[in-house]
Amino acid sequence: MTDLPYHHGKLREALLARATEIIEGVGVEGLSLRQLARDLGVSHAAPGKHFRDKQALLDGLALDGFRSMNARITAASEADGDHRARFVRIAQAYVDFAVSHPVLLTVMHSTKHHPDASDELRNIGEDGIRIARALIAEAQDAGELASGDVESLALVCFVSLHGAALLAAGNLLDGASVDDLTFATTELLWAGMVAGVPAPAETRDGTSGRRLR
Amino acid sequence: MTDLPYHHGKLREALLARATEIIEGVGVEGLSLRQLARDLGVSHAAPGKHFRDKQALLDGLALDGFRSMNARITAASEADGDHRARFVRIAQAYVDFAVSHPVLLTVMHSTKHHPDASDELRNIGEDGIRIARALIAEAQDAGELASGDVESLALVCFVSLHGAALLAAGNLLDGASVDDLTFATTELLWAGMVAGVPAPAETRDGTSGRRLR
DNA sequence: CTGTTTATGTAGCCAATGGCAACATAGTAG
DNA sequence: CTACTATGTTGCCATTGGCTACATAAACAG
Repeated sequence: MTDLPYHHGKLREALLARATEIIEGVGVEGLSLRQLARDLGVSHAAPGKHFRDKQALLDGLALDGFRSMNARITAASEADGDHRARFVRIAQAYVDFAVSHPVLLTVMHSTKHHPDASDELRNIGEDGIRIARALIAEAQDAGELASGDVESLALVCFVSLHGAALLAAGNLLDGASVDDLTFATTELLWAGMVAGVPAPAETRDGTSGRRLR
Repeated sequence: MTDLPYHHGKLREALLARATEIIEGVGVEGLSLRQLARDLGVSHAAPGKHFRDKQALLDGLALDGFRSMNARITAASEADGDHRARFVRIAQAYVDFAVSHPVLLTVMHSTKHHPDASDELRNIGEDGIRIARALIAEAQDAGELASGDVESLALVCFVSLHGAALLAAGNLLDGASVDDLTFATTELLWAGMVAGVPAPAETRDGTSGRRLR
């Protein structure tokens, strides 16, 4: 029985690590600061020294989550292959992350826009779309994709894959395999970008025919 | 001061109504059964007679939410116009609902797959995709869309719009207008379906080139 | 109408939680 | 050595969800 030192030393990291385990196991609502403290053999108020309140802890988790996710996506975007292959790989990286850390993902997104989130937290979610934007612009320049509003296309791709990731993470695709869905989604998006969207004048959708931006 | 009757009479509905207000105001975590009871001038244990626990109340909210959302989507799918116009309108109906009831939407989806949700709750989320499936099949038969796996295409469309709806609901589209995003998404998806996806043999994505189903 | 059963609401209790303040200990800098 | 600060502890509090026992009303059976 080596008696524990008065100071834990790495409480902050330990809290984040243990909290990550817990939320993936029992969900955010099952996360208790006091239980967390007990798990780490520390007094119930100790977490308060590192995270002012529960939300601050969740913010910390979200930040770590974004860092880790962005690293994976960036790595995927830098692999070799043609534009389309990289597009698919980026999508897979995103969806894989979502499936591996479903609860974390919801924490990340529910946290990102609450009033007093840190600047870093508010900006770090944009990496994914930046990467998509760059890739699409490149592919357009290479003549592989029809020309079109890069900003809008990147946003649409991001949003679509986000949906796939969330549904996959939430286990809402009863039969379908996640990989198949991811692939089908990239396939359809890419096909749309290859074909290009109809010129604004031709759109006849019953609405005002407005364009993005 | 008419003194209140011992029996509220419509407590269940009142609880759901008030709970809906509350979650949209302060989020799910700000929802307290006891506060709810106080708001309705009823004892703290009264809600327990209608909802065995908090989760049951959330399930109730989710069910109502799906009913209301499906009604809107169905109405949109039955409006007149060509296939494409109806596709856009369905998407708009979904996204509009999401933006109007952002928190409810998360409750709906986080609730849908927990172990002991009712059968009705587990199935009611599928209406959207059923409608998409029907519309796409129709448009394919009419020769408006290239042929392709309806099941897969419908799922991809559903998933993409779900992503748009969630990001819109979460207020994560910093600059972009929700309507513009919705329209751009339907535009790109439709363009992809008009063009059709490449035949399986041609796919060269660096992965195994598998198909859905 | 009367007595019984069932639905609905109340009151009191409990353990657990998040948060706060007062205190203790240990590194660190002067 | 002495302050100072960071980190951890203890004790306290109001609030919460949930449970049980009880009260009242409504529905129903004879």
